[in-house]
Amino acid sequence: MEADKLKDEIFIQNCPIRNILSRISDKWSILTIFTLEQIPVMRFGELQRTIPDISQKMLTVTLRTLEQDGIVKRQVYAQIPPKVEYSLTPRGLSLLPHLNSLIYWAKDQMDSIMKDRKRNESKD
Amino acid sequence: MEADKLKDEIFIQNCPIRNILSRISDKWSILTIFTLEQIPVMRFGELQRTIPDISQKMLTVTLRTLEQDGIVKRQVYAQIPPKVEYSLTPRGLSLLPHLNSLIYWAKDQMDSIMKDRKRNESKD
DNA sequence: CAGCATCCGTCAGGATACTG
DNA sequence: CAGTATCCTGACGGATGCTG
Repeated sequence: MEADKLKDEIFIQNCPIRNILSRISDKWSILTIFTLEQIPVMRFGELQRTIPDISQKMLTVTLRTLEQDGIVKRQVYAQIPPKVEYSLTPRGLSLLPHLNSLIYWAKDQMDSIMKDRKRNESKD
Repeated sequence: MEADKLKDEIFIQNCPIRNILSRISDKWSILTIFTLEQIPVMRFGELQRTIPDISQKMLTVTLRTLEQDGIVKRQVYAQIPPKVEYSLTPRGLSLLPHLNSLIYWAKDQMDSIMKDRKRNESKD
């Protein structure tokens, strides 16, 4: 097991693992990746309409970040009006199972977590 | 497959799944959980020393949040000076494999992601 | 030792307006 | 259509001081 090595790395300030995690575990990133899993190729406006409460700015920022990290592919068609299509890259696809296992864990635990929260509220 | 149902749920505003994800995928939460995996029982000061750049305030807030969600257990010993021990609950332990698979994915992709970022920088 | 309370700076991120 | 640019506000989170 290389857990000890990982242990060393992850506690470094500006640790690249933490950096990457923070970018994919971001609120909008998860939702964007999840959306592109459901509909593999989407245009900008389509994404914005599908993710109800995302602002245009945050969708742009999120897509740019995911593109920089090679998780999302941006396909531009040189035409008027412009057409840009987004999809997951192979790396993005390889991320899906891990992200999904986390999402399904959250879904499974959801009800009992909510109960625990309420219990703690009334405890005070 | 219940993917369609999940699809509906996750796009709701204030979706509980998203809420839970945002709390566990938080920068300090991941690090705290990961630390408690390495050393299963730790005192407050011990945690603070192990996670190098966490402030006292953020460690407190993070531990309280994780406690509310039943991921971390807080054991108080009624003595002077105070002694408080933190550990993962069964739910916290059940979260570990999913979190770890994400961490290891990030570790595997780290090098090539960093290269992709630099490539995009020079592209502009 | 293990916090809580307070103050305060920074910046994520929303709203709005404009463009190729 | 798919953005960019600008302004602005509130929340995150650090620093400091105090307490059981």
